[in-house]
Amino acid sequence: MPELPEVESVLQCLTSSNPSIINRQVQQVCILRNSVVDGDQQQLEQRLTGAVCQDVVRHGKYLFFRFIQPEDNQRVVWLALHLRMTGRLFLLPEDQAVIRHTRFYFQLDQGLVLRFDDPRAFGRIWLVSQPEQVTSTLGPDALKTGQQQFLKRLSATNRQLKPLLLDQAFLAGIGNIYADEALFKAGLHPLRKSGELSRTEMVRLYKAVSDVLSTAVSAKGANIDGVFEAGSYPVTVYGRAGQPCVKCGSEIIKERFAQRGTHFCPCCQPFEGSI
DNA sequence: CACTCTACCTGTGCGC
DNA sequence: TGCGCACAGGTAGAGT
Repeated sequence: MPELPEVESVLQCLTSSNPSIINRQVQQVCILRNSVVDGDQQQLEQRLTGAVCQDVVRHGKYLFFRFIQPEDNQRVVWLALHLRMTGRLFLLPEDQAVIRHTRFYFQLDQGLVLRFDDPRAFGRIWLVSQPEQVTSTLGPDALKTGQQQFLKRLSATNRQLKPLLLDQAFLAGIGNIYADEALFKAGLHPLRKSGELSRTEMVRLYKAVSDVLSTAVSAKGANIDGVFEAGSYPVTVYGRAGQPCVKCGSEIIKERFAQRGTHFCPCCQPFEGSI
């Protein structure tokens, strides 16, 4: 499931590789499944046709494409995108515009297409006037949060750690995989309460979140049996129920906490936390 | 406020 | 072989 590192990888692919989406002009917008557009589809098609992509930014798991419309007095419009669970985005030669699960594609100049594939069809695009329209409801980006800010936000609540890490209003970008990975790395049980952590444990959680995410970004995402082919970040607990813990050899447990499959080591992440 | 449940989707993998 | 079904999960929104 695309989380912050996977979305960052998509951003780098679109903007830093050759070819790049920067300065490409949209010649045609093709929506193959109407539900992929949130809001007015006609307006989206109208505003983006002829528009030139100037920049792409990321906040948490969201991507924002900055377009200007040369035919309309350089008017700026932002396209917001969320990949949700199975969405994937590619910049490709135009002869690869559509495959089985393509939900939309943009015909671009220079013989390119921007193609969005999404088997489960949860992913969405919509227009915003500013990214802040979306990001104002989110917490700070998980990779751009300093220790002091993290500790301040953490100690302002008293919530179970697993649902807290998944809450995009607390910290933007962490999903089920990296929540489990970070809690394992920090040696904290998923149901420990944020308000009951010692300062040492809070610092450990901050370092674990930062380390897991930045390492995964360098690896271009997680490497999970058959789910992604792109990334090479080696998971330690996620999807490893029944297998030995990489630290102590105990059996990794999977339980359902807060309606999410949660993987942890009962030995390295005891509920009665150590100080 | 903290937490739970459901809807949205469809491919996968299991048991029978 | 094939059928039915639980399951996976990010987010929004309603409910406890």
